[in-house]
Amino acid sequence: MKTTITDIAKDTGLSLATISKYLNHKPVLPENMKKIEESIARLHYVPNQVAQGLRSKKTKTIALILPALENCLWGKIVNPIEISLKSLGFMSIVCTSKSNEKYETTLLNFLLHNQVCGVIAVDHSLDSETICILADNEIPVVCIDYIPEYIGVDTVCSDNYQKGCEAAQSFIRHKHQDLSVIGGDVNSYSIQQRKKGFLDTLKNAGLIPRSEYCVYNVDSLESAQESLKKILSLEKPPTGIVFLNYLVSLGCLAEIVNSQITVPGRLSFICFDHDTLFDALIPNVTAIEENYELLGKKAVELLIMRIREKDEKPLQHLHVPSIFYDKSSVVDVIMP
Amino acid sequence: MKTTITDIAKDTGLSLATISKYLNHKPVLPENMKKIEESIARLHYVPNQVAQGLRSKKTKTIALILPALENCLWGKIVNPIEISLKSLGFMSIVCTSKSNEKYETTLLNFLLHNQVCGVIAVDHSLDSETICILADNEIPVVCIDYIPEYIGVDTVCSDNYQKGCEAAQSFIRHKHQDLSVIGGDVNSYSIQQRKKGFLDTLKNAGLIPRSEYCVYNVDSLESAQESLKKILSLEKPPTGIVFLNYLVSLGCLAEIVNSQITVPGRLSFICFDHDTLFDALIPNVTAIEENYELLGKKAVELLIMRIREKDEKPLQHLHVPSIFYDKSSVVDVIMP
DNA sequence: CTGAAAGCGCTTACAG
DNA sequence: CTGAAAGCGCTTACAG
Repeated sequence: MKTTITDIAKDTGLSLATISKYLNHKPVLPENMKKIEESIARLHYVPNQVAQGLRSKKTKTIALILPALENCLWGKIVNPIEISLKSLGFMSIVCTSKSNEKYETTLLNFLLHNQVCGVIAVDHSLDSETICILADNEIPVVCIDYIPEYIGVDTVCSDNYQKGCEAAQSFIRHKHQDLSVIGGDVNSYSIQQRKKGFLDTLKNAGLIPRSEYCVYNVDSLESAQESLKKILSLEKPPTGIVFLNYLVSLGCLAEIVNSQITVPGRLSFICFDHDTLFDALIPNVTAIEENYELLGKKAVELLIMRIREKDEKPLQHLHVPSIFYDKSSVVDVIMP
Repeated sequence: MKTTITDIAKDTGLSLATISKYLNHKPVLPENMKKIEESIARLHYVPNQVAQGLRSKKTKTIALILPALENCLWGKIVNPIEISLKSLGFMSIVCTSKSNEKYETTLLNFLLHNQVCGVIAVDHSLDSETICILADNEIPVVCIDYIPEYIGVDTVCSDNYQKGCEAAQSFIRHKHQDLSVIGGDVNSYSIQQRKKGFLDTLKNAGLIPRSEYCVYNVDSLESAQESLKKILSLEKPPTGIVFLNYLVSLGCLAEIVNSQITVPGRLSFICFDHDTLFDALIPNVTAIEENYELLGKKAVELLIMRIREKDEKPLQHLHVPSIFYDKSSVVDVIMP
């Protein structure tokens, strides 16, 4: 049989309440503390989190919700979040919300009912409606890299707008005038921001890209390749391209390698998101990578703060700088 | 306030026990059934799984353990498993075991204490010791694609040995004589089996590969590229290569594209594992892909069977055929 | 088939 | 600081 708090009470001669207090870091006489610790060690007692959860109506596990686990970069954020949570005595579980049809409802039911004391939702993984219901049930939610329509939650986002601007500036600095944009789902907040920063900056420099240079809602490697191929086969192709997200960056890098475009020279480009795979394909790609460690750490801090302090501290909307790897895939344009 | 079983009892005039019976699919008079259903719908009652778990000592959630979520292909198995479980009324959570140092202990404590009624462990995600402890606590475990030293668990594996043989046969059929193997961690059960099948078949054909053609324990894209480069720069390079796992396949494909080796002709190859990315890099790669749908489905069936029937049905060790995409990266060798 | 009562392992006021 | 008692929401024998 598993040892319970009752066993520890009997073993030490103390009451259940005292053991419980010890477990919850409330004041206990030093001598009793010692007794309890010895007993716990001897009997290998581990608190039953289910019972704790039932009674106290809160558990020590938080759910990390990702949209899906295939073809997405978000796996990279799991580890940093787990590490942060662990250091604070919390456990994490990973759930996916968008990989199955209608799964979000099942997920919601699971999240309610005290299975979980907080939620970190990444990149549109939860609808605004779901977040509302969680909030109504006093389960704090922190969103990473998106701002749900229901804005009553803390958020942590990368400085995507800013990095969009920097990408544009980089091209401008290298004298590019004909610039192109390829990106995924424009409903994605991060893609929106990157795009806006890029285009705003170009506009200010009087360099609005032609419409045939801009492709959005690219949702597969294959269509990324197609889009790039099409743009490069225009009569007057652009000299620089920004890829707004992971899947597009990857597909286009593959296309660049395949079509044996010599970089640098014929085409300059900047990738949003990054993976070791990029380096395997093309050395020294200029890329902008989100700071997963910091995103995760900040999200966890916010969440735990909400869980511990129920007081109404004003909502936080943090920005975390991404990392601009200014390598060598952007070079001076060769003037005709 | 959330509605509880007590609310339903009051609302219907029935006892707690009767409601509970209804919820657990035990016989209830049709008229009462109707009353209960109406009441549940009206009051939006959803059973509290924490309380159910505490009392019955079993929950309806199972844990899917992956070694990690970065640089691994196992994200692909999450979705099929979630779908299967959902159809049986179970919920799944994904946990990673190897991404953090010493995380496995924390994970074990979480899995015990009735948070979870069963575990699916993929590809060495749990040590034999951990599996033992779970078994001692009557939490059934099913392993996918590995056989732990503690063999008291059901397993579902791809037919890796068989596919290793088929890969070799494919080269032999195309008259290759100088064959090479590049693979990852040889402690991995699937890599071991693939390797063994491949080498056994070559041996039977009198085609034992030279030792300088065989590289194992390759653990990064970069070292995969290095290994391939080295092998191809030998005085007499092999005419065919098998890549034993995802990371190696990917790294080597990148290297092949980069070094502009013209396929087919100069080099034939077969990849174990597959991803749309492969096609983006090189069209029509001959690849062997595990059947994630079937692996997941079988694992879930076994697990639920163990959860429901406590009787000692003999241990099951199932094999699931992988899919051999016999495309065109293996061609007849050009005789000198 | 139904219901009253006990109990899962823990936490929480409430006295002392 | 400590302890007795009640209770979290549900399930489980046990009578009827």
